Amino acid sequence: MALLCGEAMKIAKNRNSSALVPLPGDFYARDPRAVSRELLGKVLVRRQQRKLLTARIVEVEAYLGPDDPASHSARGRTARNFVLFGPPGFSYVYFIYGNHYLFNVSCLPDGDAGGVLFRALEPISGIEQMAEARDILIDATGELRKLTSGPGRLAEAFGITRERDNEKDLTSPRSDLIIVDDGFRPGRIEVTPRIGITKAAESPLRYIIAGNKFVSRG
DNA sequence: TACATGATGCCCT
DNA sequence: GGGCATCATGTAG
Repeated sequence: MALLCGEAMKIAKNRNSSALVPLPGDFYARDPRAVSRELLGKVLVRRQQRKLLTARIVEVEAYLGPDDPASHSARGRTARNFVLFGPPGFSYVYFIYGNHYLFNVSCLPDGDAGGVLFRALEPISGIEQMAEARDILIDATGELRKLTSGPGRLAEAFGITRERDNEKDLTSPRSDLIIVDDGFRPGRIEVTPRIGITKAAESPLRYIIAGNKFVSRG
């Protein structure tokens, strides 16, 4: 906990300085599997009024595009999934199950479809705002997992919706939603099958920081 | 225009 | 561990 507060302080202090430089487009212009692996340990940052919401990425899934039956882009470009076919580093947000927004980032060069789904984060700063957005109370024992452990949960905690955030450039310094490298490096990374899909359900394309308690399951 | 379904989470048992 | 809310989207008719 002390470590988390220290990290939050470091990031908050360095706002408007080099600590908040977003990862560049080149980072995302690669195979979603490589992007997935390297996104682990990076920090998702939302600028919200005067507040800074930050959380470490601990679980993601790769969706490979036309050759991946589970990918939204498997059957071609539509009004919903067009962002996946566009330039890398843009947010693809969609609504599912009548309740939840799921947050992805586009990968591969412009014209090639592919993406990474964000499945779980470890909150660093702006925890009160996240709890408010999730409409839950954080007591003294602090069940922080409920904030951002799960793709629908993390989107709600960060106020991510399709209307507000779809097709947003995550690589622009002017964006209110970016991903930064704060120097943290994960220990062991585990790769498992993806969660909640029926097609290509066995492919090992889910990447997690081994042992991290904010991972959504497993 | 109708209809089946889904990259989920929550509540109940 | 299972049932279910709830609706945008894609596809079929």
